[in-house]
Amino acid sequence: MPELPEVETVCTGLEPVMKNQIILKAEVNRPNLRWPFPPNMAQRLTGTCVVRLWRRSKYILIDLDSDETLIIHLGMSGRMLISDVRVGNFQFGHPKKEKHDHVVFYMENDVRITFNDARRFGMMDLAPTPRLSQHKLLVSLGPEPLGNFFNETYLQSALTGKNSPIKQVLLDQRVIAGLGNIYVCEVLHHASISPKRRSGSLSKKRIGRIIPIVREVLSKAILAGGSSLKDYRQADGELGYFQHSFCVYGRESLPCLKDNCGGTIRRIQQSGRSTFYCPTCQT
DNA sequence: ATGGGGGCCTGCCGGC
DNA sequence: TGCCGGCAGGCCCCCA
Repeated sequence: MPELPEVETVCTGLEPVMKNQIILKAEVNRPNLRWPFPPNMAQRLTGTCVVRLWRRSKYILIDLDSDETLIIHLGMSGRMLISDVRVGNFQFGHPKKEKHDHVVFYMENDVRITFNDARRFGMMDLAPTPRLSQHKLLVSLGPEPLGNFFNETYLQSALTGKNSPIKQVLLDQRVIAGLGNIYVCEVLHHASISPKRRSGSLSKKRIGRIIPIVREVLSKAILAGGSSLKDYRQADGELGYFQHSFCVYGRESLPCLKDNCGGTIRRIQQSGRSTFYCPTCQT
């Protein structure tokens, strides 16, 4: 499910209930997700205090006062569910143990955070905070699309000489960290660039146009997530997914929404994944 | 070095 | 109603 905006929304939702709180207990209900959990994960988490909660690419990062950072990836189906004993709102959030509740954090403030992941493509690991950027999963990540290193100069050099379709390059986490299948489709549609277009064949001008579009598409999605979040007690306690409307993604055979285009959205396969685009206005 | 394809899992949906 | 194939928002790994 989650791409960068969803992960950002999850972090925003978790921060007020986890930050500066001690993890009284970590319940680990199975030995692994996609990979084995780190050795003694439950013990290493228990009794630590959450110092900072942040995001890099699609990874949720939870810095602990033990100088370790808990790295969480939601994979395709991972969700964070919040329930609050103080309000007795187990009727919201996560009333009782459900299928695929793999890890549960019992916080000092009586809030309970449950990591639920049906497909188990998610992952969790612990790494020493000072060496976090050297972690295997983080070390090769490209720049954050909302950060300053993602600029025209950078993208031009990243695309130059590449023969692969632009869709694949934008999905490559070493080039940009955090874009997934949905938002790449959306970005290319806004930029009127065909997903099949060879990266190296794009003009400087068109490459330059991609930068603000990436920022805009992601920021808008984050805003939508943030506003759907509000107070977790009002919501259903579920973090990691929110309803969002898309211009091309999932709109096969429907009319293109661009003014005066009149085209029809098509679905094709690229490297085994669905691409949605408008053959009329994306060239 | 790079690109393509397989694989990891479960759930859901549409068609028969 | 029930079964089956196809599909899913990610990412690593192996192979050519």
